[in-house]
Amino acid sequence: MEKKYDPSSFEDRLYAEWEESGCFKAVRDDNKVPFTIVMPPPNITGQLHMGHAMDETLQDVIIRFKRMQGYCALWLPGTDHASIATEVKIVEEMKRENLTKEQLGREGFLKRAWQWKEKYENRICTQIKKLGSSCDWSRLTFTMDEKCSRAVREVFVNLYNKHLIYRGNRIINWCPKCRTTLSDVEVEYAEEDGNLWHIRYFVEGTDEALVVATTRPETMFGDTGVAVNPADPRYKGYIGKNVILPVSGKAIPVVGDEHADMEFGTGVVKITPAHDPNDFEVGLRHGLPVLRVMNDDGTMNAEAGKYEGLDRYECRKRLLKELEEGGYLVKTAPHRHNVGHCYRCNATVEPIISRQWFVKMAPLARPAIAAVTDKKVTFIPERFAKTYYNWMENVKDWCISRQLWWGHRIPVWYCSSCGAEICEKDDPDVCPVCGSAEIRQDEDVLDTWFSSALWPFSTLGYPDDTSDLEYFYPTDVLVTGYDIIFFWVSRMIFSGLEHMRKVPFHDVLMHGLVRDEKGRKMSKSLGNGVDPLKVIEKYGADSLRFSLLQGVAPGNDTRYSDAKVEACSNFMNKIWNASRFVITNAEGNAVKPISEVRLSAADKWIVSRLQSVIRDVTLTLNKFELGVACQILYDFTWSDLCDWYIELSKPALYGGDAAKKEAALSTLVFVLDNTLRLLHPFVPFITDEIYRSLPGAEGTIMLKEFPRYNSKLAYKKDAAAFAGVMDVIREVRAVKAEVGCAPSKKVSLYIVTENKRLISANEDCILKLAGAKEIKFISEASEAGEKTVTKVLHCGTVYIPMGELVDADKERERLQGELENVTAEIRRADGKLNNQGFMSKAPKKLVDEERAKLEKYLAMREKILAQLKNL
RNA sequence: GGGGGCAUAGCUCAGUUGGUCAGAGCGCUUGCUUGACAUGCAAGAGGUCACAGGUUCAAGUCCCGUUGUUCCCACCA
Repeated sequence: MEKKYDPSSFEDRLYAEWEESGCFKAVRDDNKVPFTIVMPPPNITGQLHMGHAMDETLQDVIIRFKRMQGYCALWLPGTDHASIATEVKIVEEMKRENLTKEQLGREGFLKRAWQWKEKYENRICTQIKKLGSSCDWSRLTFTMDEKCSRAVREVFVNLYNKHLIYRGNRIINWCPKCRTTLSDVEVEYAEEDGNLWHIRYFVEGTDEALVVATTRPETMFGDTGVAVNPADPRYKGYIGKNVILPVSGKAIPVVGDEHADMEFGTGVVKITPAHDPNDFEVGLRHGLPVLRVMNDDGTMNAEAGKYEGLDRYECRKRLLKELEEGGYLVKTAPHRHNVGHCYRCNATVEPIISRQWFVKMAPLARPAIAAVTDKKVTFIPERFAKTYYNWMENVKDWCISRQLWWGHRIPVWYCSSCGAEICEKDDPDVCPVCGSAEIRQDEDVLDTWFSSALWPFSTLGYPDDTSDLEYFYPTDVLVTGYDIIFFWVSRMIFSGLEHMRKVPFHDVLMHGLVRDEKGRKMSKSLGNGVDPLKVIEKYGADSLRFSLLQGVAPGNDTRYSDAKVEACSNFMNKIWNASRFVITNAEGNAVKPISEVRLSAADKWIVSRLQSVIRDVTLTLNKFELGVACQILYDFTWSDLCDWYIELSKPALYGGDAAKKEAALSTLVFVLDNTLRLLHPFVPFITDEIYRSLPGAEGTIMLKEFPRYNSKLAYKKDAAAFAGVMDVIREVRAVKAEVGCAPSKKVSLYIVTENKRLISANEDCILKLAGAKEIKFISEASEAGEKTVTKVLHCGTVYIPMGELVDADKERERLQGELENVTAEIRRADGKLNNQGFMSKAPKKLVDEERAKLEKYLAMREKILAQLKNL
């Protein structure tokens, strides 16, 4: 082993080795139980960020754990074409070259997009590899691959035939900048300061006027009515009359509709059916015409008269001026309201009437809700099920058509001869109704999430009945961020149920966002993003992984900080050096299995501790509590193994007793081996690198068995007894530090104990670790002489002659303090034992424990009191 | 308007069936070239677990309320 821990010297080499030797490949094996994770496919828009790093790390820990446990573990990787996001990026790139989509044409643009895909998919995959992800690269899938496209086609046609996909005129969210529709979830709302403009609409043929309040005055050209509440005494009389639209001079009717809120604004609301979802409904109820006044790019159309061609905001500005000059503008009230923005380009979204494709959600949502109530799908943590229900129960039809080029083109053709709409699994050449060759395909593509929704089964071969699909589906756990429940998780659930008749996964492990040091979201605009690759370069992938896992609870956000990575890097260094200690000591020695050596008390203690750790880590990992598992391993490795056991093993290693040395070496190697295996899912590189130097090790650790709890190695009694020895060591150290005795100064220990065997069997350890030169067993305090400091412990009383360092007053004070502590414990235990409720209702085990404690403390009090008397 | 989350040591956070749970990392104090590691070792200081009630023999841990903070959903023109 190299003396210094240098992750950059082995991480890439190990990954290449793993990949080349096929360690990541999952092939159906009917002698094994499958365990499947499909990777949430990163977008090919850019590069890995910390959120990805966390997502991949969580999945890798789980899949490595399961693989070591003997499952046929498949982690299926892939990337997402990310229709709108990618198209936006490519258009931006083209803009820098003074190119437009129109100039390239659809085919030219797609060619360019595929080039983009090659470049960025490679980049993303390289980055995922850097993290150590053990996914099966032979199965790498792209959402626009042939197989995914077939799945999309199959699903679309099936839903179409079941009338669950339909085309209709509805108010949709329109992004004027991307020039496409957006689904409801793709709109992000943000509070903005705006105005509520009050505008006077004169009643036809009179001098009277109704005053409407609006936040979007430019849409008034599309007003086809004005609504008042039928119960509103102020306006009841106007229902049925007409008002005259200012500027255009058009007469529109006043209708009575509950939609008009008497409390809000003036109580009169203009009705613009083509540009507002509520108005659309009102329009339907009253038979009002639907009049679009805006073009796809956010400019006004001919309906706006002289404002035609102006951008919506420029039109607003000029129109308001005209209204003011014409005396129509009554007032301008500041108004804070929520405005929808495009989740990709952040432009203000316009609700616009448009003919689009929709998925009918109600029939799909019902079984999807049931799957979660029936626990066929479990959210971790559970609370996210609520979020899911809330959305699913109120879900609206899903607008799936996008006016983009990059994506799955809608598989519908229109016949221009007979007007037929053709939707079939194979591309038609002629119209199946009239035989005309004059057919053309729908220009639009599908929402990118349409193909993502099929991911758990499209990647495994759907629509064919593949062996993989039969074996690996349903997948086991989906690991993803809570921000994506609506976009993706819920859609996979209803899609899996609809097309596979089975849930896509059993568990959904949610994680939070990785925020910056100050708790802010990492974002481009803030420039506070941290590049995982830079961190890996500096500290290694293992340190980054561990830092993303440690102290993280499922579903909770976490903060990234260099300091945390550094702390984890220190831990890696610790693992490295401890291993180096074990391996160099083992060199040249034939290390026997621990079953063939005679273990010392210390040996049994660490083996016992290891068993608890194996049990707890397995338990927590099975519950997906990776953060807790990390902490258990961290504490065990650093405190128990390094700070305690390695130090305890030194007297045996260097003491000259061959049998003891043999036992200690066996124990060290055994415990290190197990610890490395336990740690491997979390920190795969360092553990494998060290493992290769371990005596008797062969091949890679990633294919070795995950440690199993062995009750024969639990040594519960031995371990409990040894805790008494550790107690002596700890307390002697504390006393020495307290009285200012130099650590290098060896003290004598006079001990009164009924457990001489325990102490003398571990004499060498006590001497070395406590910094003592001798232990003498005595029967009375007086034998220790004067000027001693006393420590009353569970397993005996230790007297330490300290000569001039001892101050009688201080010693009395110290003992008095200890007496108080012990007395408090006695009071507590006594109180419990005298509590009828506790005695009758608490488990017997607890009562017994409390009783034993009380006895111990009572004995200790006696000894302290006696000592105080002696002073 | 509806629904969540969070509130624990100076800072960042764990603490999942109520009973050694009052913890970790970083920071701080004191002392150490202790035959793997100063990326270290040892010993310490530091919290009435937001506030007020309730359930229970027993509550950071369950219930109710309050305050602060934060997120999601819906949305009034």
